[in-house]
Amino acid sequence: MTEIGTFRESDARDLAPRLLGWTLISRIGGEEVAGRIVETEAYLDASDPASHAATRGGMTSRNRRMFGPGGTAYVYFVYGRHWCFNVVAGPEGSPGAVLVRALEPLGGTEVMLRRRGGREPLASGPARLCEALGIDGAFDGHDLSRPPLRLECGGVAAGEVAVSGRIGVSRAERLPLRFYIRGNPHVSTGPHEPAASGVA
DNA sequence: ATACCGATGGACT
DNA sequence: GTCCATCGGTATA
Repeated sequence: MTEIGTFRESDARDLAPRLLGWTLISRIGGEEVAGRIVETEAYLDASDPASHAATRGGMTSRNRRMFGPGGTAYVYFVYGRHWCFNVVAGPEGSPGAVLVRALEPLGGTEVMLRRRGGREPLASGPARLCEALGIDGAFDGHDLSRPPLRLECGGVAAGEVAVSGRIGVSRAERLPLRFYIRGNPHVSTGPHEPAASGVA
């Protein structure tokens, strides 16, 4: 349960809440930066209309890493300017990934602040955390058990996990596939979510 | 070939 | 609260 290898045995729906409390450590560019995962979202297979796996052609050049083995990265580019980072779930061949939406900074905050152009928050929001950690398309498919970008196991008490609908999607937005640490101030607040306090 | 649009964030009223 | 930059991937012709 705490080994990264078990990511191959869980689908994205199961993995998303379990990733809360894990640490993501980046040594990209030679500078170590780390954060605790406080918010995730699950994106499932072709039956999930909000998932990149739900494309007519099945596996495509963009989404192919979603079909890779659990424990690797799926990194994609959106809105012409932002990168988003996912942890792939499930065995090779079955698509699914967990979008990491927010980190609680644990170390290297000066590096994060510099990469963020002096703007806060440092790592609350999927594109902000990629900028703070130096993650870009070069890490699409990267094995997250090894440097320069790796996961270290962690977790939170079951009672601290809150659930809601996913943010920023226009389809299947009500499915309870967003997970966050209740009350954590580094959880990103969505467009229409007042604050990270309630349950879904 | 080409039109459409997004798993966002920052600037602005 | 609203607006929109910016561009690769996907869908369509």
